Amino acid sequence: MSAEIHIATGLAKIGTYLRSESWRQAEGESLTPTQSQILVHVVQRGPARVTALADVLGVTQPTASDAAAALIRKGHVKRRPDPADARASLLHTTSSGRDIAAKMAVWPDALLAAADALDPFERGVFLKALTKMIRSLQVQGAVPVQRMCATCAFFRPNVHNDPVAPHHCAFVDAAFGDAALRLDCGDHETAPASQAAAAWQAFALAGAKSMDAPPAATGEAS
Amino acid sequence: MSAEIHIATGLAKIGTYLRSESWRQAEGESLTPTQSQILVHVVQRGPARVTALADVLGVTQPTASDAAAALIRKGHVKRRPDPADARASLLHTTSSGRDIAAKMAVWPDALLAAADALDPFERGVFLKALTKMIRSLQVQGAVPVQRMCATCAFFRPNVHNDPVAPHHCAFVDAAFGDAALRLDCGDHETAPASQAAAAWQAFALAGAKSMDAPPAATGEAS
DNA sequence: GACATTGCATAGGATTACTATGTAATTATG
DNA sequence: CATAATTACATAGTAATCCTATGCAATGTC
Repeated sequence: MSAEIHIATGLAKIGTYLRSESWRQAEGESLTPTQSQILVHVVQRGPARVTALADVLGVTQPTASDAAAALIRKGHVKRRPDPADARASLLHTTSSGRDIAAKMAVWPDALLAAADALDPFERGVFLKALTKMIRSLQVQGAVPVQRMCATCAFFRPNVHNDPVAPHHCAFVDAAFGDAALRLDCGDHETAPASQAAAAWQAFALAGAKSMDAPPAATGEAS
Repeated sequence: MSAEIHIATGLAKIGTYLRSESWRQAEGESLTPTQSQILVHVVQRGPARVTALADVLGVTQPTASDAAAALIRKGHVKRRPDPADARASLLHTTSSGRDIAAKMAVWPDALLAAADALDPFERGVFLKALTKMIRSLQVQGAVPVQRMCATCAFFRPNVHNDPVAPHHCAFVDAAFGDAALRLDCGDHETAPASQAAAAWQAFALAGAKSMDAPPAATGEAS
């Protein structure tokens, strides 16, 4: 079936848009996309190693090293030795870095407006589908571990009977639904493999059934 | 509500993956991502102008010009004058270009596998949601016109009672469902603005209702 | 203690990407 | 119809991206 190909096409188009938009946005601060991504990551998540940043950005270590050097030169981050390992260093924010990151750490309005064009039901399904796809990429080793519900020790999928909020987060101790699934949660704690696998079963396989959805609409035109 | 932000986060993560993957794939043919995108476009859609390619790729015209020059140097495309405009030139494929493009024009297996991890119902909703989002980006002027059902003169949304295949394509004269929506169709013909607007109403607003879907699941954890 | 591994920087090279500008051809305007 | 504005494209110049390859120092392993 060709739906997978069209999904890939659509995701690539949005990816193209995000990349070109990141150049436009970064230029205002005389940063580049890679630099601004590193800066925002360090500001939002605290001191980080160069190699860890390279993994997150999906670039090689020398590329991240270059970008980090540029940020240091511009005074937006500082390098300090890592007390846990004398070979490593940690990138820390500076005040100017925090100022700039506050302006960069937002998504383009056009993309948020596009997501807002979905109705609430679609948003929930879309977010759940994104979760499944990213989890799949992660299992395949194509992307690094993500701080998402699917791998979180606090995630309790499908434990409530309420179809609007079937899941539970043991960290904030609250029920929530698909539309509130996190793909990058600050409180994430990686679950042991066995727990993650069990949670994934409960989450993914319940899928359409728990939502009382109609049979699949897979009619093909050609 | 924060679902839009999480959707943007997830799309950006997949975009990051696609970009890093495009570097890995292109290196085998000693091409770069921009070059391979241009090559594939020219092979799949015929001779093209540099400026048109720049629009599609979301880069500036000089960037596309550089990449085109590299492809010409490598012998994968040829430049010929455009008979319709003596200022312009068209990039044409060569035999070596077609050989290489055949290998490049596929999506990474990991991404197709990720899309395959969705159940058929989710795929349909996901593809429809992608269509809505890309259409929204297009209306906002953030991306160029896409060869998608939403803007096609042959698209007849929601004209059949069959919930599996409610839409109709007047080009192939066949019914189809959300899972077969095109985001980059070779037979696309841009509809007049008024027709496109009417079709869009029929397509987007029918949404969840026509699918007999449950009320929105928007429970929030925080 | 020898050896492999890890974290990171640097070197070297091709490409990407930008802005700014120039040239030539087309289109618009008076 | 001649002048002006626009369009298509290339080039120059600069900075960053991104790669592989390599070197160095610290860490872990046996």
